[in-house]
Amino acid sequence: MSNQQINITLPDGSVREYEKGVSGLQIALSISEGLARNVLAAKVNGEVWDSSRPIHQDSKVQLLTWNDTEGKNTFWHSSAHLMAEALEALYPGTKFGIGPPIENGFYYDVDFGDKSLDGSELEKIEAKMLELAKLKSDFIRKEVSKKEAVAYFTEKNDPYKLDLLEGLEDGSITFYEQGNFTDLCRGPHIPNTGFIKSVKLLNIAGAYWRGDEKNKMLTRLYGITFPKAKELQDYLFMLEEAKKRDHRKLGRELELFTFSEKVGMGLPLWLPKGTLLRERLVNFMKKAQDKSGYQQVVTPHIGHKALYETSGHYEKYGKDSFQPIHTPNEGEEFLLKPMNCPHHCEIYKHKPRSYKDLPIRYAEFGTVYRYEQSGELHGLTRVRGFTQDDAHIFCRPDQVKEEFIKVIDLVLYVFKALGFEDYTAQISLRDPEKREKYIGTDEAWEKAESAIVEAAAEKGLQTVTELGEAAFYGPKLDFMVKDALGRKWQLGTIQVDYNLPERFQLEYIGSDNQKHRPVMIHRAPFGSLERFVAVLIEHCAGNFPLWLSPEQITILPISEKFIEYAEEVKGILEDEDIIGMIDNRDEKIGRKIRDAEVKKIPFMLIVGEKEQQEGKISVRRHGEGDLGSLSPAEFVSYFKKIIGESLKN
RNA sequence: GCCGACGUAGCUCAGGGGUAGAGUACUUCCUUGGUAAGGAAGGGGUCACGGGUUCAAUUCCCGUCGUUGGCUCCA
Repeated sequence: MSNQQINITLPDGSVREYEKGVSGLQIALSISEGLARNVLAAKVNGEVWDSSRPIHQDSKVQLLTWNDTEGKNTFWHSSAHLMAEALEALYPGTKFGIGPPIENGFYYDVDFGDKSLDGSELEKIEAKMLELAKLKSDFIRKEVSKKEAVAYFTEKNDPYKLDLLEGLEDGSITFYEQGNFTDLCRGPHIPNTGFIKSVKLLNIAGAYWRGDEKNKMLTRLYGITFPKAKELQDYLFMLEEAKKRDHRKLGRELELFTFSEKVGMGLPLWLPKGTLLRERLVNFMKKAQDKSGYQQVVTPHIGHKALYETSGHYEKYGKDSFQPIHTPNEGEEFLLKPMNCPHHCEIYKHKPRSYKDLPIRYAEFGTVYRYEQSGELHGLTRVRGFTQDDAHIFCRPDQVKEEFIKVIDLVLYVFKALGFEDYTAQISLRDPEKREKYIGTDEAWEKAESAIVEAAAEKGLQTVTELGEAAFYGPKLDFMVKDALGRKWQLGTIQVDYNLPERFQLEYIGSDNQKHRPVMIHRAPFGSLERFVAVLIEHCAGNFPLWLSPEQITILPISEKFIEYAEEVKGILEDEDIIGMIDNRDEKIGRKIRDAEVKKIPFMLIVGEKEQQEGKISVRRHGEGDLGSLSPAEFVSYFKKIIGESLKN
């Protein structure tokens, strides 16, 4: 028995023979020492294990390192334990909630009793963590009975762990121990604390035990760790960079938008430059939509309460919305529109439709108002009044796939023109176990779901499919973009809807002369202009693509003697729709250049005696410097060429 | 909505129980300059708002509003 061999299949498909009881780490060692040094955990038949845990059967094994998400998660989870160990050492009696890894790092919810922690103590904890990490304590897995586990945490007087234990079954309970710290934990963990080379505790926040505000508020400590000091530096640099790009900061500095307490929280005021940017985006989208067969419509900002009773929104969201507006005499109730689709349904209904009319695509830059919870408001990304680049496609069931493909094309065109190169699509399907949760027939769902999957595949989208993430009214496809700093944002969305056509009794006459129900597709490539502008600002750090830039050029006369010539140049450029101002302040050219650079104006056009005599302008590009001199006509064509490149389909 | 932190000039921030200060921006004057900050003078604040404590509050306490970090929610 002792010499029994097992077959281990590695991710590349190769099969190797090992002695029964071999661990992930031993497998790594057999491949290379370098790999062994970097192995954080092992994925055994789809389950992440400690790299030291013996494998007893033929298995598929993937060795996880820092380059794997699961490897990182294991690393950060172990880091949470290390932080807990440090906290217990520094503040004896601390009680522990949960300490999971998150997208960037980890947190631990802890109860310090009466003590409150202030920010200055974070460094002390970091230092303790590094000190403990140097001990290279092994993470030791122990299987314990529920009784033992309860006894341990009763003794330790930790109510949270006891609460967690209540939900666990005897026989599946494990402890992990490193150094002097023992935690209830499913694992897995990295081999020892020595892997953790750098630590940064990022912030402290309150969080209710189990996320329930009836429970006690615990202190949540967020941190991040890395296997190399350099990576921490890079991460901190990225955080700094993100701070510099914060759209709230740039929005103020570049005079794009503002907020006013008097107007109300979450209600953005667009300044002239921001409005110009917005209008460019709108015109860009209108043009693209015109080409794709959309028709623009306009609907009012309010709608009768009955409209939302029909749509079902009143029942579902009415209580949490802005309250209805009452007419003084008739006592009728109107709601600020939270969505455009009910209005669009009524447009569809204004006359009988034939199958030959479909698809009908109604587009509207519709401003909607939603009562978002006050704590959730954030710059332009989460507001109470915003404009969607909304459209609703009414089509026959057999047209869903084709319409999806068309919308995907549109979204990809938009992404390309705006410089979002890294994106994925999430397909949200229904939970096949809980079909009763969803409206619409099985047949319709199956058809729509496969239409989405096929459309995404045909367009070669990189997709993730989530079961159970569909809305109750239909499946959807959401686009997630990664910005220049690698942060993920959800932008465009395409959703199939079976609910509203039903509720509004939408119909068309089919070729069989019978009434049929159309399918509705909601779609918004930007999502909302507000949110999109916010993401765009952070993505390009305020250096907008030339075609969008609210101030494309600035003309800088060397001295006031050349203002007249500057005016002349400005006139020529304005005729070509190139927008900008003359900096006619009584300042030196160096100063004017600096100010224009700070304002991120793409082109500075310098005019002095030389330029005036030659009928030229000296062109300086933001962030690049002097490009030499051109005639205004040459500049116009150069300028238009740049714009043409980014907008070509 | 809940918990914590914060709120001083347009912006970034210092200060602190005796009614405020810097840098920058702004205005005026000098300077007429060649690719990232020329010089001088000046104006500007109910220290978020409302109460309380105090001889005296911008400062301490409470409340409100707003911002912010989280939690929860998101058609």
